Amino acid sequence: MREQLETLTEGNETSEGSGRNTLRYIMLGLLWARPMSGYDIKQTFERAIASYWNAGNSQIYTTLKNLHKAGLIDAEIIVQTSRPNRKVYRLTRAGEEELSRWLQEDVPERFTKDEFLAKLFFCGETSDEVALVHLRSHRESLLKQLAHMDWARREYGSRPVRRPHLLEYQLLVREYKEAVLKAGLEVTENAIARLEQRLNAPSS
Amino acid sequence: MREQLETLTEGNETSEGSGRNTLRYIMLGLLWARPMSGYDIKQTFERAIASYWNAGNSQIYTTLKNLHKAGLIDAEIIVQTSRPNRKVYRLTRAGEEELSRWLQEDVPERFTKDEFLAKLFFCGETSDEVALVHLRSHRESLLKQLAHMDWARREYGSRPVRRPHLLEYQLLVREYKEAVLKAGLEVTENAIARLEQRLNAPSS
DNA sequence: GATTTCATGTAACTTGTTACATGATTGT
DNA sequence: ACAATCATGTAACAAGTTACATGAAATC
Repeated sequence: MREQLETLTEGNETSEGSGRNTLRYIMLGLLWARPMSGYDIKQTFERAIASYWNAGNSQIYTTLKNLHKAGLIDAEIIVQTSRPNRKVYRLTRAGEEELSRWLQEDVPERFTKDEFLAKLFFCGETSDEVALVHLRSHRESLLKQLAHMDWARREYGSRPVRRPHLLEYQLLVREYKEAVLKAGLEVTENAIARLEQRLNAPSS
Repeated sequence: MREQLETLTEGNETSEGSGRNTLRYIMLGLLWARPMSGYDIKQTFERAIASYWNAGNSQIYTTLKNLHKAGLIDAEIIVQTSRPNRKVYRLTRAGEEELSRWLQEDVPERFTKDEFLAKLFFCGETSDEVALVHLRSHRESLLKQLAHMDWARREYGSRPVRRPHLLEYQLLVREYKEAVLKAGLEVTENAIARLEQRLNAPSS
């Protein structure tokens, strides 16, 4: 049914096997904007991206090595005296092309995973009290995420930008995420209120 | 604050290493409600859970084997003549206890991953036209998910239920998911409108 | 004196995805 | 004839997580 084209003509330097490699492309996207070290990348994740994608240091550093091996980024060691040396990476021409290809590629419809909803789904199998605990701590989590977005906006959102066109879409993503968090918060708060009323009411 | 009871008396048959094992618990939760085969479980995912958690057949069948080996579920083969035989699993006492433990356990704050937002974030590095394509197909995807929820509600939402208490939380999860999808849809549609206007307008 | 920040990584493991494999029956 | 439904799996690989390791400088 499905022909085996991938084994034929391609020299496959990029080793595009299966898998989506989203992290690789995010990192290429970040390095396109400016050269960075693994440490810088991790920080950018925390500041701006963590709410819809994140990666640990280990993944970041191994991915940087892979990208380098694949010829998509160049490395340069910045010697520092009173700090550990930095390894700063920048996109190569091939890297730019890969990134541009990915940006134009369709996003497949993929499910998101949400452990909170998964657990809530089964809360009928335990008690309302347990459900209430989960809902309350989820509310705290949502509020914390919203506060973090506010903080990031104040701290990093309004300073002069190298590439103003980038900012527009970054703001859109923020707007999206914020709307989604607020919608979730509203449902959560309503559910908490209902449960509290039921648990406090002199039961029938 | 939180005592470390788990390290004391437990002989840890369940081999709780690292990892969250969310899929295992979801499957325990499903089997608590009624005995099911791997096939049934897959269908339940598609119908009711896929929008915030999903798993392929391969993962489902291997997880069933693991749960069985761990003594959390029992297996029974139902011989069928005009169909392949079914292997129906049901929770053991140990399985019920595991599930109950998980339900009471806190949900850690974990990031969600969203490839659409990740790509959108970098759309300033390509053209508005490309971004518009992504936004439009995301809109279609959201509408499809909302339509699927409607379909599931009509098809499976209103028939008599074995355990009515379960339903309440399942409806809450649905309400949550629906609110979140709608909030995303609104932002998406606004962004599409803005972009369309800009691209059609005789530029300044 | 303790903690945080800067800075880079390795090893071991778990989880998730894709592709492949099989095969009868029922509906269009 | 063709596709879909029922039904269960294996193998190979990619991606993600946790734990561990190091070590100087700055801040509290």
